[in-house]
This record gives sequence, C-alpha cells and structure tokens, in this order.
Amino acid sequence: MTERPLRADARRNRDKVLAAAREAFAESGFGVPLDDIAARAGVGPGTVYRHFPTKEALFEAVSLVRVRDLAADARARAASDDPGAAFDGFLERLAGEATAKRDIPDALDGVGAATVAARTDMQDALDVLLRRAQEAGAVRPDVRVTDLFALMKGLIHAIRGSDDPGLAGRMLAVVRDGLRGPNDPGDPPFD
Amino acid sequence: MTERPLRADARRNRDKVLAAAREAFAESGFGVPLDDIAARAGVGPGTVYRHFPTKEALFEAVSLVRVRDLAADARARAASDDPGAAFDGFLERLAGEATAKRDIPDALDGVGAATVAARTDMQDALDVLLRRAQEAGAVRPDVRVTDLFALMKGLIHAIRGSDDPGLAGRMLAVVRDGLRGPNDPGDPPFD
DNA sequence: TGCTAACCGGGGCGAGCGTTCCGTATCGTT
DNA sequence: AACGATACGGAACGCTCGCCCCGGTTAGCA
Repeated sequence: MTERPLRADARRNRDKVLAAAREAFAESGFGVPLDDIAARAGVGPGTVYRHFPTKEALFEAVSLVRVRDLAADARARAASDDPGAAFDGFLERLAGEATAKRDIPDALDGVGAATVAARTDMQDALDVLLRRAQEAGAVRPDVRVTDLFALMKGLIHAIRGSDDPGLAGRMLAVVRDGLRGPNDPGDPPFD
Repeated sequence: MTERPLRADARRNRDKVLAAAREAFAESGFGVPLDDIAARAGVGPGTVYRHFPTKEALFEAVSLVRVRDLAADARARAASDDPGAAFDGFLERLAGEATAKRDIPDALDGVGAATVAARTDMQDALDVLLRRAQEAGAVRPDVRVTDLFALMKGLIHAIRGSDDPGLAGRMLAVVRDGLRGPNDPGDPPFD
C-alpha cells in the first residue's frame, strides 16, 4: 500500500489547488463552483479531480485542517493555569475566525468519516476546557459539551456576514456572560 | 389598478400552493425544488408560475407572513406591563419556532423589497420591546437592536437541526442570562 | 345549455455545475 | 536523447432545477 511519491509538478499543483480551495471556501462557503477553485489555482477542473475524487473530498481536506486546528488550540488552552481565561481565549479565537471564514459552519457540520473523527476529537478537548472552567467557577455547571458546541455554531452565525466591526465583541460578551450564569439573585440556577 | 377577483379554482389553487410552500420551505428551507412544492399542492409547476412570477417571489410571500407575525407579536408584547417577562416571552417564542421552521434564517435574510420593509418594521417593534426591558433593568443597557437581531439569528442556528429536546431551553437560558448582564465573578450563583 | 375567457398540466428548454474523457504536454529515467 | 509513465487542460456529458409554452379543460355568465 505504499504510494509512490508524486511527480514534482503534480505535488505543486496539488498544493496550489488546496490553497485556492482554502481561500475560495473561506470566502464563499461550500457553494463555490469547483471551476472557480480550479481557475483560482491556475489549473483545469480535470486536475482537481486527479487529486481529489470529489468536491466533497476536497472540502473535507480543507475543513479537516480547520477543525483540527481548533481541536489543537482547545487542547493547548485546556492545560492553562487560568481555566476561565483559557476558556475566554478559545471563544475569542472562534469569534475572530467567524468573520473571515465563511465555511466554518459547513466544516463543523461535515459528515465525512475523517471530519467526524476530528470533530469528536475537538469535543473531547472542549470537554476538558469546559470542565476545568466550570470547576474554577468561571462557567455555570449545568452546561454540557454539546451545549457549548451548539452555542459555538450560534455565535458564528450571529457574527457572520456583518460589516459592523464591533458586533463580534458584543456578541461574545453576551454569550460569555450567559455562560457564566444567571445574574438575577432571585432566580435559581438552571439545574 | 383594481384587479378583478380570481376565478374560484384559481383562488383555490393559489391557496393550495401557498400552504404547500409554507410546509415545504419550513421543512427544507429555500432549497426545495419548486416541482416538489407543486407536487405537494397537487398542481403542475406551470400553475405555480401563474400565481407567482418567480420562486423567490413565492418564498417572499411565505416569509413575509412569518416576519410580519413576529413583528406583530413583538409589538403586542411591547405593550405589556412586565417588560422583562414580555422580552423573555418573545425569545421563547422564537426559540420554539426555530426547531420547526427551517426557513426562518432565510426569511430573516431576505432581500426583497417587501421583506426588507417587514424586517424594518419588526426591528422597530423590537426596539420598543428592548428599550422597555432595558429601562426595567431586565436587559443590560449596552445592547442595540442590531445586536438583538444578530443574537436572534445565532440562537436559531444554535437550536436548529438537533434532536435534543432540551437544547432549545438551555440555549435560551444562556442567551437570556447573557442579555441580563455581566455576572459578578466574586459571587458564584450556585450554593 | 352553450360560449368565451381564464386557467390548468406537464413536457421541454436552457443555464449552472459536478464529473469524466482523451489528446497533448511534461517529467524522470535509461 | 529518447521513451514510457504520469499529469495536464478543457471540452463535453448528464443531471438538476428554474422557468416558459401550448393544447386541453373548466368556470362563469347569458
């Protein structure tokens, strides 16, 4: 099963396609015509299909990197001494990406085997990050990882496609405060 | 400008098409093929186009109702004696719809003239609802209508497409608490 | 009941897009 | 330098889907 190394030009084109796909998907989401990606890479559509069997496969190759990056980031922050700040930092990073990467929602919803595995891995990392923040009293205890995941998707959508530069920060503040817990003294906590 | 009344069968078919479109869009979003809508209405595609010049126009006719309903609801609640509870009620209603109506995000992003007008109208109503809740101390004062609108979209996306029946309630709790304001880290809300 | 205008159905056209195919160009090796 | 293997480009195919058209049907009125 060992694969022979790619020819030099093939490897070069493969990289160009991946780079073009990364940009194109980020700008326009999964919907970009594959021909546009090929054109942006300075390559014919056929060449794209030589390297990736389908458009979905290409998208997966791109979004896999995104999800894995997030997972790695979450894992790194989970090791921090200040769990609350680490949690905040991750959310901030996410909010920052939401403005620029239109394909993040699609990546987070991916159904391919590799993407699902990466997502599970990310959720494991998030679980640690969340639990530590909760133990430190920085996040309300009745929130589950799945809730956090859903909130992340919501946050991304709330921010996406707005030209208001301050919106991301304000959305983040609301979600962050909501995750901290109820404010009204007369109101019992959720659980 | 006075239009003659439609023939009885025409009016009947028009209503069937609208009802079918309402269901189909709610189930699958704007993406449903128009032929599916026609089939669901028990009608040929040509009949759909007799009543609505374009698929977008049909979608607008449907989403206009949705947005207007929301606007009317917001306006009604804005007149309540208990601004905080009224605000909560509106958010709850929205969360309830999010699970069932897949087309709400598309409706909220619509670009047609009528939809834009309806959206502006809804924002006016929301503005009153929000301002009164803020004056009552139930919502933090630094939130703008546009923020609320973005949060609504995020909330819908966070809830959508999950089979967890409790998720909506938990998402709502987080967003609601976040809108109330920052929580004092020095006084944990539980125990 | 019969006439006419309005309306219906569904086959079909054209555009967009994912995917494939094949003749040609390029690489790497002998 | 020459040859075989590999990769390239882009034209073409098939499918989906929005939209139009025309032969047949039906509603409303006298």
